[in-house]
Amino acid sequence: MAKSGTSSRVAARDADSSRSAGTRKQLVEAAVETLKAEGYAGTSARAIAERAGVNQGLIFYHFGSVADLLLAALDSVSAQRMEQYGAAVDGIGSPSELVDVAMAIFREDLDSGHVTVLVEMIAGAASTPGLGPEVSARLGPWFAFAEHALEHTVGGSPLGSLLPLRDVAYGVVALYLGLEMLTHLDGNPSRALALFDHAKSLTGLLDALGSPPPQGKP
Amino acid sequence: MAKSGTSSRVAARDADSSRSAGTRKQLVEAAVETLKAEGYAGTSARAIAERAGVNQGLIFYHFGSVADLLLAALDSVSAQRMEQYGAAVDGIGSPSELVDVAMAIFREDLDSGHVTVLVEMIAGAASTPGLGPEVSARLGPWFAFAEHALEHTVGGSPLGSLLPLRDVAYGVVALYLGLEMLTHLDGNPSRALALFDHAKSLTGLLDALGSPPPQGKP
DNA sequence: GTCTATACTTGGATAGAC
DNA sequence: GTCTATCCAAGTATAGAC
Repeated sequence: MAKSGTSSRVAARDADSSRSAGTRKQLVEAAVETLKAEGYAGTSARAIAERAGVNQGLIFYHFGSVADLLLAALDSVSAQRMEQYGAAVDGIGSPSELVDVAMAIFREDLDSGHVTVLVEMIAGAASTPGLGPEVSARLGPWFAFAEHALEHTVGGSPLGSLLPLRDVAYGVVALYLGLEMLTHLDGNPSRALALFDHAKSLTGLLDALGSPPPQGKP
Repeated sequence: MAKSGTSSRVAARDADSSRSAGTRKQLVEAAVETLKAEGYAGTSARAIAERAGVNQGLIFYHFGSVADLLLAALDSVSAQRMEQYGAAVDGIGSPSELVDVAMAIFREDLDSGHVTVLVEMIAGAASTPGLGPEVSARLGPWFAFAEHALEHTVGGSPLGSLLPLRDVAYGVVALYLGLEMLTHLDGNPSRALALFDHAKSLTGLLDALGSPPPQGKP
């Protein structure tokens, strides 16, 4: 099964045949953890390598530069998040359900620290030449997801056709990033979570408008 | 005029008599500029000193550490912004005027880069031990201003008493920071500005509710 | 092909000159 | 009191060992 091995490889340890894959994966995971814990400025080749338990030079062998490893780390968390987000958004019918799901996702992101990675990469891009466009390109899925979720929920209602959902999605992502940043700063999610609660009480009103009113009780 | 000089000082160059004040001011300004241009990770003692045209060691003499200089820089931009914000918010009567003013301020902040400083400090705080609480403490005026502006505008309306304005202010600041971050990343303010336009069209509806209808023209 | 030891650069901080 | 020359740690990157 070894796909055209040089000659004497016996069995692959992983999905990818080479040992390289294991090291790469370790480095990507360590990069994510370091970004979460130390921020962009604290995420040096040495810091990542120490966390991964490998030699620091491997970063340059496998990825060419610290920045390229960081982009691989960003790709990794984006892929993970999108998978979970996609599962969560299915089966949302009403605006207030959307807020529920958004709140649950927000809590999850805070715990996992995955959005911290995104925030640090965006803010850190200012310090590293050429990084900005790369990070920017990787934001596409986040906007697309937000727009998709909005479309799925309020697409049919008058509100949905009044406001360009693409623009609203941009604002939603911005708010999400800002809340993550502030929450992370003061280590206390209560103020951000309170906002979701208020949003829920507002969308409770929208639900009545968007869907045909339940005629059981007057 | 020399207020109690040691003996041979002729005239003070500035408001403060000592030369120290001039150097400090140069360093604070250079720190602001460097944060704007290079981001947190790029704002080293050497980078700041080069921009200020002074020796790098002066940072440690005058401020003790790079982090403390950065906090002084943050204080400086906060003071400037609050002054301008305070002037702008007076004379706002309706919600749509508030959006107008917010949009104008946002444009100004983008051009001047003053909010970039704040964003970089918040994101960078993760990398420097002890910086988080200091930055957090300096966010107070921003929240207070946002709350004040909301209070001033929708405080009397039913919407104002429905939602805790303190929480809403938190969200407004978060959105503002997120928009700044995204706009700075892709160098194009159009998507953020479009949001303000949409907000304006929505507040146009609110105006009718909040204020007694103008009875001049039917 | 994979990894380690080493080279060189930049960064924070201070001892001592003025 | 103000500033500069210098030190050492930490950073990126690569030449060469395995």
